[in-house]
Amino acid sequence: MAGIKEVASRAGLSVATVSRALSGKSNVSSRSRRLAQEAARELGFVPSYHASSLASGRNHNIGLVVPSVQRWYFSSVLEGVSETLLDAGYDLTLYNVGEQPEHRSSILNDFLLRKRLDAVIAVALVLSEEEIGQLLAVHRPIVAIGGALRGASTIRIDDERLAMLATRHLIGLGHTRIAHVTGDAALNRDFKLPQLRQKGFTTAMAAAGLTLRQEWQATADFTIQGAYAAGRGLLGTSAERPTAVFAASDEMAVGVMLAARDFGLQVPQDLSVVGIDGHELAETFGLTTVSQDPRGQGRLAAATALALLDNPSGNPDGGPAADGARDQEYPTEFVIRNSTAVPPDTSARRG
Amino acid sequence: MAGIKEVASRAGLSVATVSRALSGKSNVSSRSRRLAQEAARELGFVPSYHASSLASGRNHNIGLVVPSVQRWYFSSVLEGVSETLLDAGYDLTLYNVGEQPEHRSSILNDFLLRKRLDAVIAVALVLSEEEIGQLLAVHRPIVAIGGALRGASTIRIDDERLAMLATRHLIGLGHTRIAHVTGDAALNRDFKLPQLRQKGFTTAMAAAGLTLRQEWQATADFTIQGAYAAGRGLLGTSAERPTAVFAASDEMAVGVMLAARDFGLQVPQDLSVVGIDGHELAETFGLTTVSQDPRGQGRLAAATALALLDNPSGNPDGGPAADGARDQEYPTEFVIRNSTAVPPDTSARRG
DNA sequence: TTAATGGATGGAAGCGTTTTCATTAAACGC
DNA sequence: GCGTTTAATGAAAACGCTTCCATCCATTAA
Repeated sequence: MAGIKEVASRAGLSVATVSRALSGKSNVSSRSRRLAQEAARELGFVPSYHASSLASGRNHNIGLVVPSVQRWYFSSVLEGVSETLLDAGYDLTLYNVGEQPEHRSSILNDFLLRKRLDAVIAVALVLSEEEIGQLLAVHRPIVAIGGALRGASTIRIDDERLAMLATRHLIGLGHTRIAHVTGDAALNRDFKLPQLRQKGFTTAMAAAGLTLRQEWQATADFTIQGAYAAGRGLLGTSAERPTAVFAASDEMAVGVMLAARDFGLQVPQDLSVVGIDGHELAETFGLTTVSQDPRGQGRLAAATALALLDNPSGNPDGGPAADGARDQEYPTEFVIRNSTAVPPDTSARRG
Repeated sequence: MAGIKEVASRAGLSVATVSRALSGKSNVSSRSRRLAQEAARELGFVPSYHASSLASGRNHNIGLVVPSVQRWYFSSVLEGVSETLLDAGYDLTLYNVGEQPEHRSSILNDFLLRKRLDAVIAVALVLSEEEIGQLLAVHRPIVAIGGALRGASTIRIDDERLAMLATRHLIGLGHTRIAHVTGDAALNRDFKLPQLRQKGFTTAMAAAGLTLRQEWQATADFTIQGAYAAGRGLLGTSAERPTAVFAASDEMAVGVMLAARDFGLQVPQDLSVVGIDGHELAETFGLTTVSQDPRGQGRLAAATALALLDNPSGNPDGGPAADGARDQEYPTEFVIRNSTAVPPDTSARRG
């Protein structure tokens, strides 16, 4: 319950000096600083952040907007952001948009505008121009991860290119009958990521002169269980089977691998599977994948936001952008494990 | 940028009346209310929550402390809490304790004390008496989920009883060689849940006069991949194999099922597997489990916290506890699917 | 008609900090 | 030794709301 006044009187100093001493400002004698700190400790003084924020305009609070908190990518980003903010002494206010559209609009219209946030980190948020306008209207740094946002600093991976990479890997091994598991309609409404990866797939296939078969384009909800069902549909057919599957996420790739086992298909002998993500499961199941590091992306996003706060102009040391918005591509790594191999019967069919 | 003053002058009202009008208080004529709302809308006025909180003492902000954000249980709880708070117009400040002990202590010592939170929801937090003291020192409602906390309202499931239930189910089917996969040392340090479930298992085994074999007590980190490795150790042995496995979580149960497949063991013909949780994967893989609903628990926890704010005494309508701390057991459901069956060769061995 | 009641209103006093500004004391250069 | 920086300090003014309190006016009761 002790306020800064009590601390001041106990330390025999003025309120102003105590405030300066405790917040590490200059122009305080070491003796006063010690006195203030001792008194504060003895009284168990913790500054009221409301009063502090009101007076100083700094909130020590950053907002994170995520579409979901269950999916691996998002919870990993969240973890990275949380870690960095905790270290910096910042609070993290979480807005989980979820499925309900009214949550979405109330977050954008009310919550984000309440001047409680120093900055906003938006993960994979697809916004209309109007919504972007609302967001920018708060005049706070905005950092976007996994999807560019006009006017915001962006941290991203090149989903399309990575999808091409993964697909080319299969093509390079000699596969021609390649299936793709992408996000389903519900997901694609809100994220462009599945479409980007699908586009990369399509482009790579076209470049290799391979035909896309409609029946080999499956959709699922980016979960193991969803892709397992999709995989059963894809592989359980009596018609011709694909010899390789490119799944738009590692979890979905694992789902496909599990479905394959159900039909007695060996991976990679009978079926090659490749994913994208770098999920922990990928290592366990020997999945070839393009590994990204969402936790690291989260850390970088938080660090970027913090840097923008220190330096609102956004030009720390002669960086490229003058308006504070910069675009960073986060490094990824193609990890070849043993879920991909040359197609079965290559010699018999081709030789 | 508009403040309440601008709104007041535009509406031709006093600041006081505008404040009352916009926050839905009584003693405002409908005309003044309309005038205030119109002016506010026209100016795009959003109240500063710092000023508001400072003046009123209400923060509209609830803190959630979780040990991790990656595990299914925690992210599900988080989702439920977030949902309910969003509907109530409350902000959610997330503290992800994670692995680092210094984060743990800074959360308890600094973050939670900054008077920014109206209430705290703690998930599966094991605290020392001293730490509990610190928490209670904030004099805010505290709600605990998944682990009791002295002095806090608690929402929990009876992990020990549920584990007994699951084990008894296997015993009832005729199994005698039952293995258990529990949490590993690192996890058990911070959570008592694995131990509780293990204890339920042990008790049920003892009650049935069955011996516990040390080599059939495996540990993993509550992930699919961890339990997969543990399962390979458990089942890949040349020594006698268990005929049933009780895994302390559904994800671990799935890991064990996957390991079983590697050795050509059919579930449930060769091996019965039972879990606890009600994870989405359980349905896909036909896993018998005790289903809890962490999302619902999260919703309930948030609702409980909000109720305590409206009624600090904690006696909404003659409830049991007088000090505001009540203990609610959340309902669970035993779901029998097809991962459990009578042990193999029962007739041959026993008949 | 007068007194009493009660709803609507505005002025102003907080809420607990930070920060500006003026002041004082000390250190410095010449 | 004197004027001039410079560091340290405290008084007081924000910060932008909420809410207490006093006031006013329109009712209703007596």
